[in-house]
Amino acid sequence: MTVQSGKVTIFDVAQHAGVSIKTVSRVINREPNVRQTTRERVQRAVDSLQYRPDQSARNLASQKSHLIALVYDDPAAYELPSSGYIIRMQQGALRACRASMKELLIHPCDFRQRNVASELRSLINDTRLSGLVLAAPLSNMQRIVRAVQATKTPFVRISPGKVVRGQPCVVTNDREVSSHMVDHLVELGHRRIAFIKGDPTHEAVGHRYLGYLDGLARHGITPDERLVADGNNSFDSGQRCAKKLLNRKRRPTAIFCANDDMAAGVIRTANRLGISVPSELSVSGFDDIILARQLDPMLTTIRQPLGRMAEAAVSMLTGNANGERSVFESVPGSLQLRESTGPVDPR
Amino acid sequence: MTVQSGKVTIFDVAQHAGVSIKTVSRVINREPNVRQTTRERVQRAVDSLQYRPDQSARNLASQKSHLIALVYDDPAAYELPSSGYIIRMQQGALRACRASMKELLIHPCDFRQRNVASELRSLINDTRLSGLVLAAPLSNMQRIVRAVQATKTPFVRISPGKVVRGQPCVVTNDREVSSHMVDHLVELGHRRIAFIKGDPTHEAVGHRYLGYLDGLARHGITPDERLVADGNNSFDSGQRCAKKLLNRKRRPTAIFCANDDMAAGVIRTANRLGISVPSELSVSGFDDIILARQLDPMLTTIRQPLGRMAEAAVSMLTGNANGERSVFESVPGSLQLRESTGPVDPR
DNA sequence: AGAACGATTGACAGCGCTGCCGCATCCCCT
DNA sequence: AGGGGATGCGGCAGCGCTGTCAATCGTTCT
Repeated sequence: MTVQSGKVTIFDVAQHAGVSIKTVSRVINREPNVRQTTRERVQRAVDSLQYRPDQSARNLASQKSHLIALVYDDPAAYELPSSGYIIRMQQGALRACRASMKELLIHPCDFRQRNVASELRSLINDTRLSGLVLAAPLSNMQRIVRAVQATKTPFVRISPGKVVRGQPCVVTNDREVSSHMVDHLVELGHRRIAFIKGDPTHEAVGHRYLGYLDGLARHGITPDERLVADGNNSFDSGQRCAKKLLNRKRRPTAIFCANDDMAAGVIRTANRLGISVPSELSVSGFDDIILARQLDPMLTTIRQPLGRMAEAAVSMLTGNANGERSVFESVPGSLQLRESTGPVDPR
Repeated sequence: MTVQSGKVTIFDVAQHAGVSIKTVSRVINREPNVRQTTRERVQRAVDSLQYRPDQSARNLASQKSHLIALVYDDPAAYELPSSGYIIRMQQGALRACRASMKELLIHPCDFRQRNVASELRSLINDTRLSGLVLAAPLSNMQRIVRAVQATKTPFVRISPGKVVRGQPCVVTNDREVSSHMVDHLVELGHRRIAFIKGDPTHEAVGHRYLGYLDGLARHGITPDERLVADGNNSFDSGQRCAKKLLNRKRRPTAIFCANDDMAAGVIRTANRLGISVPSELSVSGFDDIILARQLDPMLTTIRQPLGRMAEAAVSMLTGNANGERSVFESVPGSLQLRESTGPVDPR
């Protein structure tokens, strides 16, 4: 363990390595045109002195910050249960920030407010962000995306509804993996599989519906629009849609929900109606929020790789070790088979 | 709306106000020894130019950052459902930071790791924090508190187990409000009221047990240690304790849990045992996590003012408008009466 | 061999702000 | 009236780093 007395400056490193402070700066910033041997020598000095560049000084001198902002819609503002969603993204973003010596600024905001766009504008102005990650559903809102774009600040969208050229983004394979959920249900013997759609403004969620259709098609099942209900991502809407679907004379044997909150609402409603899950009704969700494992029965769902998506998003902003930046990443989701889906009721 | 062209520096403000740049600096930093009239004149210039001091420059010149770190145990690391807890604290902390022109650095960490202390040490060294907020349960861990204290960085603990002189902290009235929950239960006719204790390392949670005893005493009920179970804050431990308590011949008519997760476990277990809540068993929790409103029945619980606690903590670090810093704040919690408690079974 | 050119490195002037010090003033007391 | 100590303000030298530009070195080309 090295003694950590006083601050080590770039000057100390330069002396130790026998080069100018500018050269050290070049190495730190991975600039080109430094001889390999020099680079290594400097790196050794950095390591042995445990040198950590002073962010404030870098920011001041370079006239830009090393801050990455993670902007997300704030569920606590109106009490949605998706805080796990945010935590996971924060974690991923934090991982990537540490890897590239950036700092993470979290910026929750309420997308229903009219002035979100100007709020972001001043965030960018005040802090001279070096990059911004826009999480869904904000990443789908034209007004907001355009406001950010107008500032020329590099940004990456997470789960944008539409992939647009020149707008870097990271997505998950919502559609494909949703169709796999249908596969799973069909394997259990289900044919009358209902679907509860999510909030139409959250376009990525729309892909899940398409995946549902894909899955049905793959198994030669004709879609029945009476088995499709319109939710809005909330627990309450899950309850509402479940009532509607379950009160039909020929009710579905399985309900696939576009997100877990709605699936929770469905399970609650089924319980209240005395319909047993999964023996009489299979229910599945999407997201794998923490609640999913706390439901009784535990929810079969699809895990979104939120952490890795956020991590990828930040990396796209900072560039990888070679300074390359991709403009599109797709991180696959995965089925989490649990208790809420089961073989179709033999009755 | 003023045009936001280019950056406004302290120099511009000084010119506009007809004073030296140093005087502007004094006003910005709320330093004393500036005539009131001068202060106002400068303030007007600041406002009209929409001047925002450059944080990096301030940090560099003053050799300290304007960063406040919020350090919390990271539930996502091992999948606890308390992410709502964190989100609310983040929000509160963010509010206070904005009010005092600070920036918030979030730092999740896993308290079970041996090296948390050194992790915090390097966090402090690397970023030159101006202050640190330590959330429970980290705020209760001697090893960690001492490590932070050794760095001389100002810090505030949230919900520390013990209040220690010279260690600023913010608490909620756990004990008092817990006794009110007992009042509520007694009013509903309960006398055999059980209690499930929380994790012993989380000392604030211990106060809830004392409050439970206070409440019993107030109503002349003799505590029965067979009605007290030892949980560890987890959902599973709630299930375990519930089984134990409910399998007694004279089972309790109400169970008060030291946190919501355990209460959720109790409700789940009651459901499985065919015991109806609240008609046969009242259940109450503590925290008011988001899950509380999603349980069926919705959980009667106590809402911890986490947001306001975190806000208070940050304010204690930054000082209020007059530069005063308190060293102790108590923010009251409040009963949330919902569906899981009801009149005692007349049977 | 000499010119031309890219690769590599260093010198130096700030980035926008604060800390320290010095110079006026002003007030109160003897 | 004069000394001593607040009070109010400005000047100046950096904080630790990066951008710019110029200097040096090594190679390739004619």
